[in-house]
Amino acid sequence: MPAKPKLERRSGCPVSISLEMLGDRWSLLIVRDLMVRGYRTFKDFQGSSEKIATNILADRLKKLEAAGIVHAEPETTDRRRVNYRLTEKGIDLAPVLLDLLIWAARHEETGAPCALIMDMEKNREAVLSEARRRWRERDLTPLLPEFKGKKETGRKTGREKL
Amino acid sequence: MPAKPKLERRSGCPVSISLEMLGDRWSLLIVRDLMVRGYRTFKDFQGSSEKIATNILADRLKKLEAAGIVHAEPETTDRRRVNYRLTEKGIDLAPVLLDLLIWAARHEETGAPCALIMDMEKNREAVLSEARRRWRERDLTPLLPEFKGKKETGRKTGREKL
DNA sequence: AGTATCACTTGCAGTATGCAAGTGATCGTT
DNA sequence: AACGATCACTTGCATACTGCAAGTGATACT
Repeated sequence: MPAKPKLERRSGCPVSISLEMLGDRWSLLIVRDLMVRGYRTFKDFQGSSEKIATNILADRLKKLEAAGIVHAEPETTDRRRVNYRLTEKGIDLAPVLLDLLIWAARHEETGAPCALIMDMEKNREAVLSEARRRWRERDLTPLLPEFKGKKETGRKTGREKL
Repeated sequence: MPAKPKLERRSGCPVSISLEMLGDRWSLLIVRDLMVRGYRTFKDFQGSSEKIATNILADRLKKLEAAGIVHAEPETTDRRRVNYRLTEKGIDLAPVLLDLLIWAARHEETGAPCALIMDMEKNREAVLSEARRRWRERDLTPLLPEFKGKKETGRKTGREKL
C-alpha cells in the first residue's frame, strides 16, 4: 500500500475525508455487494438490482482500489476474469453499512423485513463479526438478500441461521 | 422548473435508499455540522472549514428538509434568520457519522487525535447518547472541534486490542 | 476457425458542481 | 424615514461528472 499523492483535502475532519472517498451514489453500494452478497466479478455487479452503468462501475472500482478499499486480482483459471475483494480497510466499513441499513429501514419504506432489521440492530456485534468472518474465510454465501421489492409483506428472506 | 418524479428508487435495499438521500460529498457534512458543531444558520455553514458554495448549501438544505432530516424555522426575534435543526430522523444518523469518523481516523491521515478517536470507539454508546442529549436539550456547545490540521503525527493504527 | 464471454472504453447528451456576482427582505442606526 | 449592513439565498456560466448505448480487445469454448 503506497502513500496517496491525492488531491488536496477540504479539511482534516475524518468525516470529510471519508466522504471524499465514499461520498457518491455508488461506491458504498459496491462495497455492500462485495461484503454481503458475495459478488466478485465485474459481471456480478452488472446483475445487481440497481443497474450501475459499466463506465461508472469501472471508474468506481478503480477509485476504490486506489483508495485501498478493494483489491483486484486476475483469476488464474480464467484470465479474462478479474476477482475483486475487499481489503481489511474495506471490511472495516461494515459498521457504516450496517448503520445506513438500520437508519433507512427505520425511517423509510424499504424492502427489508422489519423483524430482520430489529434482529440486526439487537445483535449488532454478532452481525459485524459474522461479516468479518465471511470476509476472512472467503465465504461467499450472501449475508443479506437483494431486497428487490419496494415494500415488504412479512415474507421470510433467508439468514435465519444467525 | 417542474419537479421530477423522484419516487423512482433504484431498489428496495435500505443501503441504496440511504445513498439516494445522503450519497454525495456534502449532505452528511451538513448533518455533522448540525449535530456536533452547533451550527444553526446559513451563515454558520459558510464558516465551516470545507467552504461549501452557497448554491450547493441552499440546495442541500432544501433536499435534507424535503427528506425530513432537517427542519427549517425562521427565527422570531430576527426574521432574516432561518434556524436549521435536525429532526429525530436526522439525529438518528449519529451512528453513521460516528462510524465514518472512526473508519477514516483508523485508515487515513486525519486531523483527529488518535486518543480521542480510540476513546470514542470505546465509549460508542456514551458518545451517541450524549449527541442525542445535546439535540434534545438544544445544547449548542460543540461536541467535536474542527480538525483543521491535515496531518497528525505519532498515531497508531488502533486495532491492537482486537 | 468461429463464436461467446468478460472486462472494460468510447462518444455524447444531459445533469450537477463550483465560483463570482447579484437580489430582496429585514435589521440597526441616524 | 433614509441609509447602509446583514442574512439567506439566486443567477450565470464554465467545467466536471453521470448515464446510456455501442464498441473493443483479450481470452475461453466448441
